[in-house]
Amino acid sequence: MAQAKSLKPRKQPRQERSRATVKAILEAAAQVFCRYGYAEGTTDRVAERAGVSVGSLYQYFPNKESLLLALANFHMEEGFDLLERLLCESTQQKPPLPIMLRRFVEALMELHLQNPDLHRVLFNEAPLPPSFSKEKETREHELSLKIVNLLASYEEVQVMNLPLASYILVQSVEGLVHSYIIYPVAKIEADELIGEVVEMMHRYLTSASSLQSGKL
Amino acid sequence: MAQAKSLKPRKQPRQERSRATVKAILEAAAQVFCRYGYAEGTTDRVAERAGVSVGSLYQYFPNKESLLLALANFHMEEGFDLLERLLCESTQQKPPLPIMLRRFVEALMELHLQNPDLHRVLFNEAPLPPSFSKEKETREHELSLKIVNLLASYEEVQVMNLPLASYILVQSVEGLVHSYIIYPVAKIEADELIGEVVEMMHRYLTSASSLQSGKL
DNA sequence: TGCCAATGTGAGCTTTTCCTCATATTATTA
DNA sequence: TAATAATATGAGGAAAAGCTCACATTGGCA
Repeated sequence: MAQAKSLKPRKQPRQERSRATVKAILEAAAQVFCRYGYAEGTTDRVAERAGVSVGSLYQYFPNKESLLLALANFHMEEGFDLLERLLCESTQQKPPLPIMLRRFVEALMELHLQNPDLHRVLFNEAPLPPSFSKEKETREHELSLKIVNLLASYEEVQVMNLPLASYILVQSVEGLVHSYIIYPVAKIEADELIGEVVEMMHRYLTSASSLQSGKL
Repeated sequence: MAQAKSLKPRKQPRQERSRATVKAILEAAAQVFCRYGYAEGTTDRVAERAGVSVGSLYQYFPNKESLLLALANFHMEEGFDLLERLLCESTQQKPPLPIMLRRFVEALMELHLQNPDLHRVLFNEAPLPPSFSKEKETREHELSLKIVNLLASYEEVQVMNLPLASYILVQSVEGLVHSYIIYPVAKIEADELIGEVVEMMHRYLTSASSLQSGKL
């Protein structure tokens, strides 16, 4: 059974030179993992691509897994930051609901589109450690609270259980975009998809209950 | 760069004995991949768990990847079969739309629930070859056609672009269920989630357009 | 300038994994 | 029952990947 080896960066770069090294290593790792996949993306290759020696790599990352984790964390942060920023803007500006929804869906789409291969490798192929999931979970929870507040500020939003609605919104759009990017469907245009997803979200949020309430 | 090695089963088992061996190997592989992950799930361990020698394993699977592919194909088929069956039933019985939707969501949930770890390993961690994606794509396309027909038979369904709606339905429910199973959210009950997803689908399908048509 | 800490190097050790093959056992057929 | 095909075995070869460490270089500072 794999025992828990340290995943934290081994030492912090203190000089400018080493900060550049770390940056180069992370960028190289992204490229190498994309090109070869995680398993075949060897640390030797990463070091070579970064133009440094393997030894340097292991000065800052105690093992290959920690390199993966650093990359995954970085890209997760990027995603959450984007959403938080949009959320902030929307809370202040209060654009009409459909506009607001569209912005979120578009943002998520662009996020995935800017490096589909990397997203696939990181989140669909590489074995991320549990610590990553924990972190993701808490970040998602924070985000959810803010989304609930935002939704609550729209009078036309009719759904009862806002936390649940927020979860469904985020996860279904995320899942949809994710699979669309990974396995693009020739017959469906991105714009077309975005428009329709926004429709769905809007109808869901604003319709009066179309079934016999919640029960059965 | 990894060159394309054969992924097809090496030879077909002809006697009862060898059919049992192959079955044992596949079952063992599922267990071992679950417990250790794909990378650490070595072929030696699979053979040991199956109670056969590595040599026997390599009689039927030319390499580790082909074992993964066989497993993934098996479980993909299982999923598609379930949906096709449901689709067939629904086409004949024509249950009310909400009932029909609920059955699908529940079925998908149960499917993921019956072995969450294996699903995660196969579809979120292991590096599946392109041939798998191709197969999945065509199966999904076939399924989509049937869903379109089924949806078209409900008068209350208002959406214009049925193929698009069918894609959105399948992918968003799949994504939602998938992430719910992999990272369960303590505060959300499965039943609660199912009910709400059905709501969303139903509202999406039956509402008149709530935005300014499709444009912008 | 000289000293020490920070940083960088890369040959090669260690470990592991996939997979083969010569051999043995079991089933089938004549 | 003898002969042949199918199946099973598992020690060990080959290849590769992760990672170390003794040594070299660079930068900051007294």
